Amino acid sequence: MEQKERESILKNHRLRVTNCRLDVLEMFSKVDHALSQKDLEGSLQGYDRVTLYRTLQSFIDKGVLHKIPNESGVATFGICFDTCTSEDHNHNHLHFKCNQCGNIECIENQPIPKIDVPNGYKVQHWNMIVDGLCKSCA
Amino acid sequence: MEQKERESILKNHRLRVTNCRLDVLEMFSKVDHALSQKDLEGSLQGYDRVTLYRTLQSFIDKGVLHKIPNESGVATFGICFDTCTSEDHNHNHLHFKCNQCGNIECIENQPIPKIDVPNGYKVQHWNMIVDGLCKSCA
DNA sequence: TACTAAATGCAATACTGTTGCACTTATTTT
DNA sequence: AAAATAAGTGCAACAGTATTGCATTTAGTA
Repeated sequence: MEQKERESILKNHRLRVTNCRLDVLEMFSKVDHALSQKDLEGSLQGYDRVTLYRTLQSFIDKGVLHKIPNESGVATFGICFDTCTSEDHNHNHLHFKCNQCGNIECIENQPIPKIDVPNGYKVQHWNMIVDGLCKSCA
Repeated sequence: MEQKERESILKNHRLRVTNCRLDVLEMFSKVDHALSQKDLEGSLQGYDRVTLYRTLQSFIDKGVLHKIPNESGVATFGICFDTCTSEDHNHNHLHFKCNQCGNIECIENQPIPKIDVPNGYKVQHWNMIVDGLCKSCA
């Protein structure tokens, strides 16, 4: 991802262009899987952990990143679709966790699974968590 | 759920029958939705929080409860299917979170959704997180 | 009833997440 | 281009949840 592209992502989401935000965005685009704050602290030394924390918050608020539900208790983040804004997140997609390498990927452009819920329930959003072996590990 | 039934659940999962475990089991069977440790601490005064913590751990280990993936960072637990053991958890089911009352329910016996993953990926388990309005709130 | 392994309570610690405030920087306005 | 302003950053401190060690008590068993 080009510097220019990262800058316009920030601008499109009404976020000031700062080094920290650019670097965090770069990390996400480089690795193509979900990251925790700790992951970022490891790769992006030089930023205070509170700064990274608030950077992630602002990305969540403005629809640049989304939190991925998990059982571990530590927050993991993935890049949003282009369609996400602060008003309307569109996170109906599939999260794949590889049991070998541990990476979590957001998989887009798959057919939407049919959701069956009992009578009387109203579905607003859904999120599919799948685990198994990723392409590299299978 | 009868006392006898709770006792046999514990025995079937190779867990000693203790007051704390019986009471925790009772809580889960009464409320029919997911609970956090804090919920239990509120309703079951008299047990140390570490005891409740370890009770939940043992239930996870032996397949009585399962953790429900979420974005909040606090662990929430739901009762497992009868088929779960410490060797083989069978958690392929649907978790429904009501955006009104906040309750999380584990919904069983729904048709299995068709999972589409890109070529080369191997699915082992899946977990569906759906939010919206539950039957009571809709 | 006595024995043994497991469960419990208490104290202490680790870790993740969060807030306040002074200072710096990006953007806007003149 | 400089000044004004609103937002971002770093540091220190705090909050909440998760986790471990150890002495004591209790459940299951011989």
